[in-house]
Amino acid sequence: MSGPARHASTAAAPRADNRLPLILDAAARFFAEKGYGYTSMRDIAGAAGMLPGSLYYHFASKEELLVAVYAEGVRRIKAALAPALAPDVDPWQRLENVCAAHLTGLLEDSDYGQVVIRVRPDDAPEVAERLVALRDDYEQTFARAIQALPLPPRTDRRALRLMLLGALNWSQTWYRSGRDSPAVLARRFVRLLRDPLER
Amino acid sequence: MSGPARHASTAAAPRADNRLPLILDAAARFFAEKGYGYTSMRDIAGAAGMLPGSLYYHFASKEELLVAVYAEGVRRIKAALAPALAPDVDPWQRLENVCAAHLTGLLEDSDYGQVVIRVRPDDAPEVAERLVALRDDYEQTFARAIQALPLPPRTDRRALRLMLLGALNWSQTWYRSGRDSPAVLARRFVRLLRDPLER
DNA sequence: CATCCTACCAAACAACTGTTTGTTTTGGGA
DNA sequence: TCCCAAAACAAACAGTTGTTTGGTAGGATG
Repeated sequence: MSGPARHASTAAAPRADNRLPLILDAAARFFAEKGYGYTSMRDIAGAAGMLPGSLYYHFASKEELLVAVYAEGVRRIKAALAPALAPDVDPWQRLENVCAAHLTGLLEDSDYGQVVIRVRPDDAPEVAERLVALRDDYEQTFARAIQALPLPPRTDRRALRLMLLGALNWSQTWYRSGRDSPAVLARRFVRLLRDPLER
Repeated sequence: MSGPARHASTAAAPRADNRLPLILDAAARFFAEKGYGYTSMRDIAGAAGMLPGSLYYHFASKEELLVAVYAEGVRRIKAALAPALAPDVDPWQRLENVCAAHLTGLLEDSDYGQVVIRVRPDDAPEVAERLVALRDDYEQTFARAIQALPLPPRTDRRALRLMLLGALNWSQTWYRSGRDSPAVLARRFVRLLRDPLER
């Protein structure tokens, strides 16, 4: 899964000057900024300082490269979410932390997280199921975070999750760096849910 | 803006067997289902029963075709929103109506509305500003609908708009026809905002 | 009926796409 | 030092992309 694409059987040691991380970084940057379909293998290869054909030593196809970036993206957002899940003081503070962590990993931390949200699984039909699985994996983490919250008994937690995740993910559309920080936005959104709009 | 691409000066009458609406419908369908970049002019031409080159009699470029679909999409969602803005009984009912209308136009009514939400303006750099303008035009309609709501004095209406629009628009990702209707979803989301999560 | 212009067809263009194939360089273990 | 596999180069492949150009059927109009 993570080693060279073709020499899996011989189990040889990788070299130190391996440029694979460079490839992944470049791919993540382009996928996040231009989208999957609008990024060519030549774009990625050029940014990594190599020829387009050389990418195929590391990945069997463009779609496989996307899977690798996607997986790394999920790994990073999950990692960013972990500390927010620690048994905190206030459950509302915990929800706010979860949202803030999600937003940070989504908007500022790296390109990897943005890829997970921006790129649609259907864009790579051959590996779509794997991408969906990766995304679900993360969303279940998010779901458990909400499940653990002590909310009023009649609360529709599924609707809450969909609403919150939607509002957060859509922020990728209008968010501009330098203005309100992810933490501020998270607090603002949670406040809207917490404080009743009806008196 | 809406007539033939090249013969704008001569101002001639269009013919009855004009297949332009067929083109627009086909383009809207493909743009909504596959996305802008993943749709080829051949796809659209084929679905409209004509050759790819023939599209260029009606539109100067693929991007101009997108603008036309986009504009029609905005027109339709705005039209769907209009009745919901009428001075209704309850302001909360009005907000719910607005959300339901938005969701309906977005998820079920037609492909045109989906294009406005799905296709990113950056995907067509040459006409990106015009697309943004069209989208803003609609979102201001939505904003005014929220502005008119009698809410508690300290309510952050901007955050409310961003949160609600985000949650609604993101539903395009997880919505499956035949399950909960747009109206039900709208009610559920508005309830979450209306009823306090904290007792 | 003759004409004109709308609305299309037919065929090609250059540029770009993901990918393959054969060859070469080069670092690390023996 | 030798040597092999890792990792890259160099160059092409077939297919697709948006678009252009020249020609033409056929409704509408006088």
